[in-house]
Amino acid sequence: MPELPFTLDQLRILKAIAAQGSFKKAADILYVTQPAVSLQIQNLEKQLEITIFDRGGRKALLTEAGTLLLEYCERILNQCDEACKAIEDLNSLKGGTLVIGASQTTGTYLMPRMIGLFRQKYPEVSVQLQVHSTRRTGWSVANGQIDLAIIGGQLPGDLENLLQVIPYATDELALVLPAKHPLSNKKELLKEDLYKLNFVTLDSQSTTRKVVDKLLKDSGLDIQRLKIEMELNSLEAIKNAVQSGLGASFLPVVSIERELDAGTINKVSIADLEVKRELKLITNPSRYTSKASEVFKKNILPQFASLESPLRHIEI
Amino acid sequence: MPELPFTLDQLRILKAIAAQGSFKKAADILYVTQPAVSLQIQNLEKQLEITIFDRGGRKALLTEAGTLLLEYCERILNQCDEACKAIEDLNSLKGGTLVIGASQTTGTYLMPRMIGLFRQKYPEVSVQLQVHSTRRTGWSVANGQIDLAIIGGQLPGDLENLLQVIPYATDELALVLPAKHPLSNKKELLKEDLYKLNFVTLDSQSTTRKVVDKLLKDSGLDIQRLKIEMELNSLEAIKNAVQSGLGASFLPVVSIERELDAGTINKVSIADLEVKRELKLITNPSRYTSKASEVFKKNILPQFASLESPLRHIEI
DNA sequence: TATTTGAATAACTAAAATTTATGGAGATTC
DNA sequence: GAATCTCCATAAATTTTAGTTATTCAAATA
Repeated sequence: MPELPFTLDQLRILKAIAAQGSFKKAADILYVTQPAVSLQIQNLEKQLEITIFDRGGRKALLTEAGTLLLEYCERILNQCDEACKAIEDLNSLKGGTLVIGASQTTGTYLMPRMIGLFRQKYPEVSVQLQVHSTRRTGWSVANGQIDLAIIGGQLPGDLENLLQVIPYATDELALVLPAKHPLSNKKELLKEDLYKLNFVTLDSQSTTRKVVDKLLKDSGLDIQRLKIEMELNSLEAIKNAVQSGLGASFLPVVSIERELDAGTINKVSIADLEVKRELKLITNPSRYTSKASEVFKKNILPQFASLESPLRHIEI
Repeated sequence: MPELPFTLDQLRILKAIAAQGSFKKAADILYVTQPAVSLQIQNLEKQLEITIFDRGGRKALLTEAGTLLLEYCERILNQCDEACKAIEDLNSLKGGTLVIGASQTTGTYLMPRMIGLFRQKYPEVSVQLQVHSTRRTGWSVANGQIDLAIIGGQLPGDLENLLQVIPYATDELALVLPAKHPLSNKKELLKEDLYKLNFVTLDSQSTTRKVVDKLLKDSGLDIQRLKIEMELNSLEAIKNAVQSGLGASFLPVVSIERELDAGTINKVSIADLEVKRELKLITNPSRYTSKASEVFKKNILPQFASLESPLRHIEI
């Protein structure tokens, strides 16, 4: 090893002697014996080819070279202390960045609340939320750009194996109708009733739309026969459209809590049909997990998870 | 020992890995084996309770904590390098201060030339010249305020034992007369001729004056009978007085070289009387000797020493 | 002069880093 | 897609380094 001419311990000893004015006192405050101190200083002097202390008199006095070295010594040790503090802060979540990925729905309605809770507990950790498609989010988690993400759609097969996918919550996609719609006060609709409705939907590329289409098809409905009034690319826009009486839609319940409370939208169930999807937590097990990420997973997510979620019971 | 959470070697390894992107390459550069690098990083990670490198992919990538640590790491190592350079400079006489003591005469006529030569060789060492009485110079050497000094007088007894005193050169105190003085073209004066002269002398406290008085008295002269025209406290003033024809004086030859060449002053020898004193080099053997001081003693002083000086022959 | 105090030294012990040798996991090559 | 290559981790043994106890030495104090 192409050696450095000194060690941090030697610098610490140097500093202590300079402060105490004595090898013995320095040894005492460093909790070592006096010879240990003597030897280390001798090594230091040998390696730097200088004399550091004048051991003549009552006190150990710094020579010119010693004074020079002490200046650097103090700077170096201060930097070390700072480094330690910074690392401690990072460990105790007083710093760092947590990057969270989410799809449109969770990113808009779920994440803000979660992140709010997290930031309340750990205000010094900055959190970044990236809302992307399921596919892109998956890739970002895979290559470490995102620490953890919640997705509602299906991952491409290769990613599915690479990443850790944990069922997190069930998101109901409820059929919602304008408050004044003739069918909106019925207790339960029949599947066939859907053909009578005009739909306002997300555009056909969106994950949520795909999920809904698939579920309806799987339940035996002919989705070609469903009348689509218009396709919009924003849940908020759809909500407004529904509230304005333009049509019906399948929307995540998390996105319409306020409207249901206000009664401006009605949610109607359908016989023999549950439009639900699994929200899944994805992480990259082969990558470094930051403390912030761990804490978010362990402490924040479970509070918002549905009862069946493994996160409720399992230590992750 | 209340330990530091890392060593400089660990930081060096961290830096190398970050630069090379690989444990193995870092090991090669540092001339150690790969396991040594791995283990040190593992220790570092354990002690700081962080993960520093992401060993997943092709390259070893820094984690967030690793990036943070690296910043401090570079700063710390830079400071270390600087410290080394500063010490090297000091060792190779590219810095530091040399404090030289001298009495009036040597300080005025000898030292400037010596220091000039020294500064020519080692321009980065700053030199400080302190002109004081022999006694005060002795004390300053004793307590380390002066690295080395040349004195012409006698040290107090206690200091004489404490310090190292090396005969350095012989300083002739020549009798000088105004160029136009009636006796000035005589080859040699008799002691009795001195009673006919008017003297311009240094004040009676000065070392040189004391030395001259003692030597004259020792040679059998009655110094009370010598006529003293005036006492001045500066050799230059005396020289001017002599040149102006105000009287004679005993002056160190080193101080009148130019005037002798110019013929404005005549130097006259006296039968059976040599007014000479030993110039002595004094140092403090129980104190740290700076490189600059060593070099001055070994390389500069001998060039100005008289032939009999031990400095010519003896390794100090 | 005797005593005390602080630092140096020596011999021994404990701890730490380094090496050699080996195993495993992910890329690379044919 | 099996074989190979690279790179990192691990284990055991070795060397190096740091630390301790016991003692000596020198200077300062009383």
